Amino acid sequence: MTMKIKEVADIAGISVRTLHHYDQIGLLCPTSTTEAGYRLYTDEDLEALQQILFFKELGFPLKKIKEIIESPSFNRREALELHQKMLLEKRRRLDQMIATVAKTIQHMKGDIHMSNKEKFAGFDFSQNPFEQEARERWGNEAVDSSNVKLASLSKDEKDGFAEEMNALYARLAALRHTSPHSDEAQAAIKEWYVLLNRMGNYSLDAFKGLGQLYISDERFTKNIDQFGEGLAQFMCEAMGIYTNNHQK
Amino acid sequence: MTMKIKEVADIAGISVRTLHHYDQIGLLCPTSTTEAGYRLYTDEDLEALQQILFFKELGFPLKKIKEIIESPSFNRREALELHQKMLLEKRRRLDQMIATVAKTIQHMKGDIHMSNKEKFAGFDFSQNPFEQEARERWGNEAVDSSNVKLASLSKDEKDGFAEEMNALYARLAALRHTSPHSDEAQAAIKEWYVLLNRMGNYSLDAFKGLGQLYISDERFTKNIDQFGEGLAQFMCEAMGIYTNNHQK
DNA sequence: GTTGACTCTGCCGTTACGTCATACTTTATA
DNA sequence: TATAAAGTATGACGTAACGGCAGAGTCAAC
Repeated sequence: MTMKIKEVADIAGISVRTLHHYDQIGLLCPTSTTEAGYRLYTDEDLEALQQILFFKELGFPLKKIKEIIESPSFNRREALELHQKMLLEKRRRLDQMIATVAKTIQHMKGDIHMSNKEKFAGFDFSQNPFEQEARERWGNEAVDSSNVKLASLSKDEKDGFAEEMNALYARLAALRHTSPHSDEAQAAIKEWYVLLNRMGNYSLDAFKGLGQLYISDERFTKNIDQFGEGLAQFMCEAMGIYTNNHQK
Repeated sequence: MTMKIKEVADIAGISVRTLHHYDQIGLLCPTSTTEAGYRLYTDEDLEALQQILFFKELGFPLKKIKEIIESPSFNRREALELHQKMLLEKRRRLDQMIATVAKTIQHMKGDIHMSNKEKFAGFDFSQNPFEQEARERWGNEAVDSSNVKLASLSKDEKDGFAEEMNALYARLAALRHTSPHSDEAQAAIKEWYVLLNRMGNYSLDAFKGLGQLYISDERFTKNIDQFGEGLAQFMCEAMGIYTNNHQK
């Protein structure tokens, strides 16, 4: 019926110290104690704890949680709405930071290690601010092996690839006002996939993700659209279609 | 040439106390002091302060800033990249909170909880009355491949998407009284487009059409407006604007 | 010489616990 | 049953980045 502190802590996945703390600030005081002073928690206490942990997960400070728990008349909805506003504001600031950091990194990276042709082709993940995301989504190995393979190429080889890519860009650009579903478009995009896989390791998912980078990272967009406005968008769609058709 | 503390504080837009603190922890010690012990800052000190404030804006802790400032050999880029990773992780957690808060608010409002089925209704064409229309407008392949992709998602994956969608809904809801043309709104709607494209594949036309569904099919409207009245309308507009801006 | 603005050095408070340190109680083992 | 091991209690310090206050000294102007 009653549980000792460690038992509760283990069930809730928190530390004993945390329960001590909650007792100390009066947030969750155990219903009873033994003569020796051991805290004894009931099932009700456990329920209250769940409530507390729920609000904690939402990022509420313990003081507010105490208010909410203690007075049932407290307007919870209003509190939640206010809280949400704060969270959104926080996110905005975070976004700002992330953008600035990305810009700074980009600035520091500069144009050091890529030739113009390579940059133009725009496939080196180490050059783009979404590298982290790419790594998270598709795994480090895929990204690394792509970059590694790239680094091991001779300059001539690199330029050769860049040329092939540019040619393919031009062909795709010519199709960009037609349907990305068409056999012709899909054939061209297949060549694109094959070409990329001669340089790195692209799973179908990674391929599709790369396509989305073409529209979500404006540097890609800008580079690609030099071959024709809307090409990035078109390629993204075609790559998505290709992936869906071949996956399964 | 040299400035007293308040002068510096006013220029930098920080408090005197903060400068005291920076001196205390050795982050920014003024070059000289008067006999009476007054701190005297030089222009160089001011420059250093700018650096400090820059990194502070990025969310770096003062300790790290001290390391970075003190040792010029310190690998700043690595530090920035690591920092960015942390920020991204932080943002993910924040998004989770936002999504959960939004869900809780809806729950308290007494709104019927949107089931996963409903959430994905707009993306699963076989579930909605516009499938026929969708097929005509965007072709069989698009509709089929989208449906297949959706069906192949595991429950966890669906839940993951649902969370992301909730957070994004909440963010968009916060903007719904501003202009759908704004950079922020368009950035958010772009995220919406990218998110949708991770689930299925949407041409820009399909995206725009989906937006119109949000207001023409009241089931969508009702569901979406749970995040805030007028959200469906706002999203529809923003999606239309996005499409027009990117099509060409 | 006095007033007011400015500056100095502490020191306490903030958040949500983590991490000892020391001492006591209960449980398990030999 | 004696003892070791595990669990528990209280108390206190540390954390990050200052805000705010107190008491005291300094500087410039009127």
